[in-house]
Amino acid sequence: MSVFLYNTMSRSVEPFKPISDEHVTMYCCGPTVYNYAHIGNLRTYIFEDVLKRTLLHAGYKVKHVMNITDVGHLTGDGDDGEDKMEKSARESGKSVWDIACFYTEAFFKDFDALHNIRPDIICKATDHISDMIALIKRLEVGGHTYIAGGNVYFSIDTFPDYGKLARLDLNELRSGARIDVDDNKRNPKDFVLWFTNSKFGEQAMMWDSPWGRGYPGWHVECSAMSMKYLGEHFDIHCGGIDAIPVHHTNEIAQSEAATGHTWVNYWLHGEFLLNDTGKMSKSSGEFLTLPVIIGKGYEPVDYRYFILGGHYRSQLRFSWQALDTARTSRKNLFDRIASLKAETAPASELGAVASKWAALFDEHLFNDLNAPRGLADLWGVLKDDAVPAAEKLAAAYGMDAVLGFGLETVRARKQEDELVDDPQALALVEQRAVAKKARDFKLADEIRAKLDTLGYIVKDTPTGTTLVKKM
RNA sequence: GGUGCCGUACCCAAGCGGUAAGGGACAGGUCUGCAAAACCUCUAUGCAUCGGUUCGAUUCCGAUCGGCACCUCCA
Repeated sequence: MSVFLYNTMSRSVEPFKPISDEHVTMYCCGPTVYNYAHIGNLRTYIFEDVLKRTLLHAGYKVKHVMNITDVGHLTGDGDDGEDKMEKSARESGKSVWDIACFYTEAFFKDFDALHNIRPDIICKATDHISDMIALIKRLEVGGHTYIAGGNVYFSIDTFPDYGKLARLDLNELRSGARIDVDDNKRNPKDFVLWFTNSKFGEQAMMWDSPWGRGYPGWHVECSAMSMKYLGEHFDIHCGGIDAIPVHHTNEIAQSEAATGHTWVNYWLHGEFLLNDTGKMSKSSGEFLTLPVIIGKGYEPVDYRYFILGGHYRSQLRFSWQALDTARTSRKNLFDRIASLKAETAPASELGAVASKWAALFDEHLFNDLNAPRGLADLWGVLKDDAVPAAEKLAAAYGMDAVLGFGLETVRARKQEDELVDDPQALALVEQRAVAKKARDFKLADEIRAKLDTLGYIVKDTPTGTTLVKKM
């Protein structure tokens, strides 16, 4: 069965066909490590992870590359913005290198906690300056650059297809009111490839180059690194939807101007996570990070479940109520898995009915990553009486390879009880059993209340009383 | 000014031409001294409004109303 993906370039769902039979080549824009990632940023990485897992599930080998932007990402367009890394360093009194290191570590802590599979190659911009310089030289030889005010610019007028991804109408843009006027630029949409001077003074990060000592522009890093690791023509490039009009548009211009041919076949973009006021950002509203959510008693997978409940190409509005719902659902899901595990081992093969569910799941995920449908299929097989327990478990594990909840690591239910080894609590359970037998329900209820304050929930089942630790 | 998206039950959210997935919540049931837990069952003749196309529209087209994002650093 083939995989279908929505390609931003064509604005339509297309059958996915990789360039090489060997493996799928995929590049994802990574974080700029000047601050913590908020949960909206994290949504995009979950989407990319589901994409990667779906391709793996479909039988492809995937070569996944992600960058770490630790230099060159400005706070503003043109050559008048301050470097985000430098700004953060100045404000915190640390070195830019320390800042990058600290936030990179924090980023991957979140990344891993959400069960995202790590990219095969993680590349830092500062380790690839020579590759960027080589690319800029190539553009220079091709006549796509000019120097003004000490900086090297890319001239978009030398690239006729400029703006094709975003379907920009350059005439409209030129007359628009929101374009900064920059006297150095021949065209307002031209952008810097290499900076040698900044009005914010000396940068800590500077390298020698044919154009003088300086540092690279933001867009050039992704072009240089992706081509280094994936070749000059690769399959998939993803990122957030906001990257379409500027970052990815400029990447395409540089890359295709340099090579003279198509650079990427499929462009996939994740939609935004919104909050009450609109777009989630670092400057407005509560700055929500994964640690904040964990601090309020949620598991990282609760957030993953919440995200998978919506389609990656739809805006999703975050609310605590929605996260509560996701957490309850996820707990219920894990409870079912725990019960099944206590009962049986996963089947080695699926019967006809379970196979039908598995096929349905594949069909939905292979159709532009319909994770909400996939989730419904997971519930479907778990609730289908026609499917034996062992097959339910096996089918659930199969689907989880894509959904990534980590169902195989869920503890079997019976082991829950064994966790309680508090002698005081166990003694109280004994006392309550005696009281119940004597029909002294008042005492029994008092003991139950006491256990509650100790942090245990009493469950009376047909086979006896058990204790469960409160979550 | 330009570009794109969305309005589906109490909430979240799929479906996008053939008669409404799933989850949560609520309610009922089994069990139980009661409760919790668990399990089962149930919840939209209707998908913002009004027109149009069609044998047939939530799905296509047009208009209207109401949200949102992007064109500026942003995932």
